[in-house]
Amino acid sequence: MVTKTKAAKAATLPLNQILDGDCIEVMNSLPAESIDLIFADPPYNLQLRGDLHRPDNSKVDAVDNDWDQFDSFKIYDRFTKDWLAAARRLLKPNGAIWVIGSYHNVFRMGAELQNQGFWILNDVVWRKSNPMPNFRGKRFTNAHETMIWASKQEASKYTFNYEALKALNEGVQMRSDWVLPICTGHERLKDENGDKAHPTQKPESLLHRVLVGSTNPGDVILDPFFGTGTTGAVAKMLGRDFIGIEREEAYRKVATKRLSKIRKFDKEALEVTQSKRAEPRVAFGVLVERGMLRPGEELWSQNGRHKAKVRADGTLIGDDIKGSIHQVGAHLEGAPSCNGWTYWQFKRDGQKVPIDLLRQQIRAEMAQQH
Amino acid sequence: MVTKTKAAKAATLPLNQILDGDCIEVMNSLPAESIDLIFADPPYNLQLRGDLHRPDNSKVDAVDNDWDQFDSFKIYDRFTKDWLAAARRLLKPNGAIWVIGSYHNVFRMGAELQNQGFWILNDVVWRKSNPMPNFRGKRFTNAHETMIWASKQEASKYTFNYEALKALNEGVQMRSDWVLPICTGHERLKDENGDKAHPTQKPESLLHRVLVGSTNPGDVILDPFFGTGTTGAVAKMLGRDFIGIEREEAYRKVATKRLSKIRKFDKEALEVTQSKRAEPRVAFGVLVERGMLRPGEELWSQNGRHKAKVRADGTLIGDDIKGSIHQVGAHLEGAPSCNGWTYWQFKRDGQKVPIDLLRQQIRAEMAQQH
DNA sequence: TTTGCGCGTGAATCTTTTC
DNA sequence: GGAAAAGATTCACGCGCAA
Repeated sequence: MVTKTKAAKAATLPLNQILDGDCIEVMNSLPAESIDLIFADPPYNLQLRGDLHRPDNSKVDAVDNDWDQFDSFKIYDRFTKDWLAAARRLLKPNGAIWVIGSYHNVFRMGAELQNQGFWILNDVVWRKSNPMPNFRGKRFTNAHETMIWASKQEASKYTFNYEALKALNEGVQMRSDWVLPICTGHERLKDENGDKAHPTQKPESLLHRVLVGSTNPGDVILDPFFGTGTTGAVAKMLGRDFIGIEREEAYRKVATKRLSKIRKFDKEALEVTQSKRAEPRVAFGVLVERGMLRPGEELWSQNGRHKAKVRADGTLIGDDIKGSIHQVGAHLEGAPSCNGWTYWQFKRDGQKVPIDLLRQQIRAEMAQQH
Repeated sequence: MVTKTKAAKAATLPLNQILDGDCIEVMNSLPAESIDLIFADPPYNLQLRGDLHRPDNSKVDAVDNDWDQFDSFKIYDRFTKDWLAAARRLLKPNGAIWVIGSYHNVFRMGAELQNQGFWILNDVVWRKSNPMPNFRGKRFTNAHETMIWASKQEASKYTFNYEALKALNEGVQMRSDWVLPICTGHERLKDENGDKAHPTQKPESLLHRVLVGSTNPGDVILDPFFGTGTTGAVAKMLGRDFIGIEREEAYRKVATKRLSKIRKFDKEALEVTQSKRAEPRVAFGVLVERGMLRPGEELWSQNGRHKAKVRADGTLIGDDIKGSIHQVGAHLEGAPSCNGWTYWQFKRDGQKVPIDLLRQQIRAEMAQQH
């Protein structure tokens, strides 16, 4: 394979720059088959109705930017089709793309990727360790976003740094679900007023894993929805070249300043990646879901004086009380608190056994995975 | 709302049966708006090939030389469109659907759900605690599947047992990512040869969470791709009615045997933690009528910063405002809304107590009368 | 200097009933 | 059917400040 020198590459490509303009037009102005990897975080087309307030009455600062508004699925689909086609033309034959989205748009992107002949390699779930809760209690906490990783075509010999990712993951093969915190604190860029500079800034840890896994040093990475430049920042740290496209002046300005401060091989993002692990917490309800205890089954207190029945939602019902294993135990003992795991016992083969034994079984299973 | 009796329901619907045949034809033979929830795990191995028609209605031959990737998408989309339309017709106005799939098919299903007017409520990731590793080291371990939960239409008042799921999850609201093991061991059904009876048998724990969360006892649940009947088994345990459709004789046989052994849990165990919304309404004025609070008595805000006087008609009067407990609270806090029941406190024996306590007393009395 | 508490906030398709 | 009122509802963190 012929590898262009850095100088030859720079002659034809505007490397390590942020290009101003509409992403489709700008992409169409770049040479075909020149890009190794594309990372794209397009508008999600959220369809928000009224305002939303937290239970403490504070107002949620929603994504209500003009750039996220589309009048119909048809118009959004047209947009998706056009930018994906432009992106595909730019990819080298062995190139690949990552797109990220939520249920509002990701199904439409995924279907269009397939329609255009991209070859899906994985869908990868970013499980947020600290998502915004569902304030009204009407749905599940929206705790993840979905990324799709696809090569340009089925025959592409795409880059996958299996061993590097395995090393990042404490020696175990990297899975399709990644637990990472959202972008907050010092990493979150602010504007002159101290407000967030961009409503949807992605964490560097996410891009770190994407770029370590699917590019090599010297590769050219294109981000057609550059925003405040997380892709460029991580690419620079990791010794990759980037091209950003962004049509909003304010975002370009923030990104330019950010990039000027980045040094290659900055280790900070990496440390975040590894230190944030989801602690395995075992809910009593899991024992019921998994059939280790059955709804209707009786539990006895350690002292043998009380009993209670298991319900389908993982609560207990006693003579005059319903609630969690801890609440019911405390109530029956007239105590301010109670550790239900050690208090309650179930019967197996005529023997009474603490339910904590079942929790230990689940924890052992979970531990096997690391 | 008119609720059909069990007998009336059974007269029109083939409850708790496995129907033989093509799922679309069978669904079209059932009465419209008769189903509360649909759970669908459609096939996505493109072996549908031999049983499907092209959009122009020509039959696809099993050894079709013209067959390519794009033909297969078209045919799969046609199939998806048809079964989803049939499913939507069957749903009651407040009904909902769950579909499950992997990146091979879930994007196409999600887009078609949106196209048909279903309203996506969440995408939920089933994170497998024990997935099959990726042996070739060329991709990420495929460690999850995606479910989409959608109501029939945007206006549907879908069922969501928020408190029950919260209880199941140790008192923290349930997230969109569920960690559950795959179906193995005794739960995994075997055929006469000791081989697995079905290639993609879903774990009962998954259906347990789906059905506890989005149905009530007595609801009718349809599974158009019944397989070995996990949906039916869990529905039966949980005191729900099911209808299964399965065209493979071998699967129907295994499922029938499986279902015959299932026992419903105790009625008591099936009652789950209820939300406050399910409680009967009590007007604040009732507390005054009953003499639990006296006209002229003072109430204090939870934060101690404000006070107001009770009036004989069950309204409050503050320094510069009169109105309901909610209106006065909201005004004093400068908030868009306020739950007066938890905001206001009254004095008894020198202690400040939330007025919600009085409401609970009344509700308890009301419950006793039934 | 350390610990703890209060406050702010994050890609959100986030209510139900009565008049 | 539309407007208004009633009433239900949050988790994980980072930061600043007080003790």
